Amino acid sequence: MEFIPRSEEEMELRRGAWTAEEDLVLMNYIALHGEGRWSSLARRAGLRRTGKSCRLRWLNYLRPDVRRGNITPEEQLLILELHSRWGNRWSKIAQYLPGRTDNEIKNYWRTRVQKHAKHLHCDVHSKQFKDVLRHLWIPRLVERIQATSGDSVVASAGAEAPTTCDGPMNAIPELAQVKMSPESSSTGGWSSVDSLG
DNA sequence: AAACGGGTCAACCGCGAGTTC
DNA sequence: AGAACTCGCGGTTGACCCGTT
Repeated sequence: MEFIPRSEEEMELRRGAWTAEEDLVLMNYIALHGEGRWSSLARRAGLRRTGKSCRLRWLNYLRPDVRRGNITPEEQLLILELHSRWGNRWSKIAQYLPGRTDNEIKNYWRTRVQKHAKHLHCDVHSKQFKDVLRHLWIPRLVERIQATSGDSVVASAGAEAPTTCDGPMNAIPELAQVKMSPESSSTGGWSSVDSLG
């Protein structure tokens, strides 16, 4: 079932929010032909969208394994740790959070983390803010994780490859050091940290 | 009930890297 | 070799939602 655009109108590209019908067309096409080669996929599927738009819609929304909303404390901890290591390498960070997209992680960082940096009147890249993360935010997250799952988190400090689905904390062996460092006991004083979840 | 403001998130844009011809 | 095309990434925007006044 191939769609060859004939008129100017048919070739005009759509933009903005995707409709349920468009989603269905894209999902059906990918189910039959697989993903990739997005520009020709868009044409052949009969979608008046750019290949870019189709790729984004599939990766961030329609993919069967995509998870949205409710970023867990474990995932937050992992994001903070990985971001401190790699900076704004969202797609790389996303590789360690199965089902999460780079877009969602980026949004989380901008709406939650940057917001708190702003409230503290410092830059997210400043030493001051990094200290706050290490000494306040991360210990709070660790406490929350331990409170909800006993000590299993700390005990899980084994090495696992990225994309493991047993929980994101398994992905980075060194994370155990962050979680278990003596200095990580809470010093309190930054009450807004509690609202980050 | 309406207006307003802030937060969230889906989607677009620009650019650089990689690939194909 | 290099032009044209495609893909993927990170930054940004804008629409929508929800709480507050």
